[in-house]
Amino acid sequence: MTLRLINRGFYARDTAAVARDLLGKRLVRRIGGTEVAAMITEAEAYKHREDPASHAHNGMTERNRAMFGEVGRAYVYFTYGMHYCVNAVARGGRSEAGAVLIRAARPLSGKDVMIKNRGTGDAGDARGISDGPAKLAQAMGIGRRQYGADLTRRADGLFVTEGPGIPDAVVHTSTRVGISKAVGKRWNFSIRV
DNA sequence: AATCGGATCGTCT
DNA sequence: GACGATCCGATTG
Repeated sequence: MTLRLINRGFYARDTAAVARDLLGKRLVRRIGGTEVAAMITEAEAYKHREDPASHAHNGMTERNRAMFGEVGRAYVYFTYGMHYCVNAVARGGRSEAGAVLIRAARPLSGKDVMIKNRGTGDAGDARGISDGPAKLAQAMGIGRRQYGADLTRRADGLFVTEGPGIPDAVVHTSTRVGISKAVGKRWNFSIRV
């Protein structure tokens, strides 16, 4: 079964809506011959001026410029001196910047590669290898070189494909994780795996 | 089970 | 010069 790529129009909508709809989709990473895939289970939205918690809140800088660029591309950032995290650039209406942080995903294929990429001794539990934004990025071999990767094409080795539809009844809406500003906005979406 | 501190450095003030 | 859109191992209860 060939899984269709998600087209760019999908990302040209309200960032929170995109975060919600990214649940169930497949994040795929092709490294050489092997393909690593995981189903997105948690994602959260970050917007622009109206969102003090967003990297884009204070305007465009060298780091966050992807958030202002073409939707459907990857915004990868480095933080805490040791971690990378992946976002899908998304915004709708007249918004100038926005991205969806992919916080967790359920491993589907290439689990052995993911475990190897992680390096830590969590070989036993297939779930724990990608249940956090930095763990996911590390497991899927995502770093600086994926900054700006086009998620709507296979060419850059990092893309998003169709997945099972997730009914509203199963989606849990919550507050965002790890932030200290705009704490009240409920832009975190997840499904229990 | 819950909490705490250390790791570690790019980015912005 | 301070502080993270985090993770992990150790410690405590």
